[in-house]
Amino acid sequence: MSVDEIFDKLLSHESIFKNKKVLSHDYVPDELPHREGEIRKLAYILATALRGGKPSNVFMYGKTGTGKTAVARYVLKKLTERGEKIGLEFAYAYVNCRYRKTNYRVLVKICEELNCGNIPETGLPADVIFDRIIKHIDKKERLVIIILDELDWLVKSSGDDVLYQLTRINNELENAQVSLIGITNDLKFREYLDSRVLSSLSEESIVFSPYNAHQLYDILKQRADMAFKEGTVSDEALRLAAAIAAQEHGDARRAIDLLRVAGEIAEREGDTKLLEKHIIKAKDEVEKDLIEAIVRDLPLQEQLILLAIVMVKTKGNGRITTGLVKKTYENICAELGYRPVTLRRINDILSDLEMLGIISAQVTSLGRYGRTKVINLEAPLRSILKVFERDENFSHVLESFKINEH
DNA sequence: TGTCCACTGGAAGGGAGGGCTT
DNA sequence: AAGCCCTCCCTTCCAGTGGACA
Repeated sequence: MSVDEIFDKLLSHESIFKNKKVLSHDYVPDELPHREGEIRKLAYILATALRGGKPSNVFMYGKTGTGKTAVARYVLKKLTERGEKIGLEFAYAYVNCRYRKTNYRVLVKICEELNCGNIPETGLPADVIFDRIIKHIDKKERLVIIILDELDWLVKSSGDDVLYQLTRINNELENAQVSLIGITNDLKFREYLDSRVLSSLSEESIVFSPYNAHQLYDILKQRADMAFKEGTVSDEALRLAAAIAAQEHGDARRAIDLLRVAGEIAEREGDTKLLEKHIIKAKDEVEKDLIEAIVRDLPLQEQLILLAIVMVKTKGNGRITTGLVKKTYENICAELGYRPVTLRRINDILSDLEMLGIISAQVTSLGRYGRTKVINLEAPLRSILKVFERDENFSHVLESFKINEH
């Protein structure tokens, strides 16, 4: 099909989308089905703010896609609206710590969100930024709510220094007040925190349980009605998407992704209705894209280690151990002319890959034969290989070691 | 029952990339 | 330009360890 034909085909059909934005990650709908309880709880906690008080800090737990972020954004939106009516000002800063794993970067993001002016990604001392934030916040009498999403990533990689500072920020403020909302999907996360931080941060806590298939269906139905033109989405497709997402830990975000991608596929194929087959295709595509993007963006050394794991898995029989990976990795480095990193570093890289969900690893004792990590590849081999095959160097290595999919 | 393997993972620090202030 | 401070990726050093085997 030529490019012109592709365009012609697309234009000859009317789009099935009415408002695609509704299916994007940062869209917050006017109603959040099946989260009424959580919304109410958070509203109670934050309501103090309307009387000029400082709401307690809140900790929200729950797996990904259980509506934590959405609930927070929703309640804050309402709070802001109500505040405006009665002449109270609220400001809030949303920081996703998954992408900002250092204390400094989190502070920079808070600055950005609160419009404290431009701050470079590196260079300034952390306490300077902190002072700047304090000064900026304290200019007016107001409540500032700082939302720290996926907090576990920050604490695991950089400790809880910033959290400690933030929990004590109110001591330094004269006019303004700060409340914190910490969001995490790691339920065991509390163990990593200093007890002072923990007690201050979890004055209140809200637990989010995963959605089941029925609830996911309701959510999808709501979004589909807004996103697609009437009658263009089959009910079976929605139920299938809900069932798939329910299997994957009740992740609503994944369910919505599925719906969006399925819509795009249907459109691409010139279909006028979104059907189950599109959802099935979308499932593969969403998974593939996710893994491929992660693997592609990995730093060089992490890619090399992953390549080694993949090779041990395809070639070898039985378990993948750190020692085995190290040997293979060193061979690859020799082949490509890179200087290999040390064992200690390999260990950290393995932990990184585990955090990303590409592998899982368990420290196992083999008795006489020592103690090692036993590694499992969690991501589909095909997706990883696809990325490597596209790279000239890596595909060369794959070939010279005679690795292929089968 | 103790030994000892093959690691694990904490601590400290370095150096290349950057940017700030003076 | 000097003197700090930041990040990221990495090194060196090292104490600690679960359990098969002698």
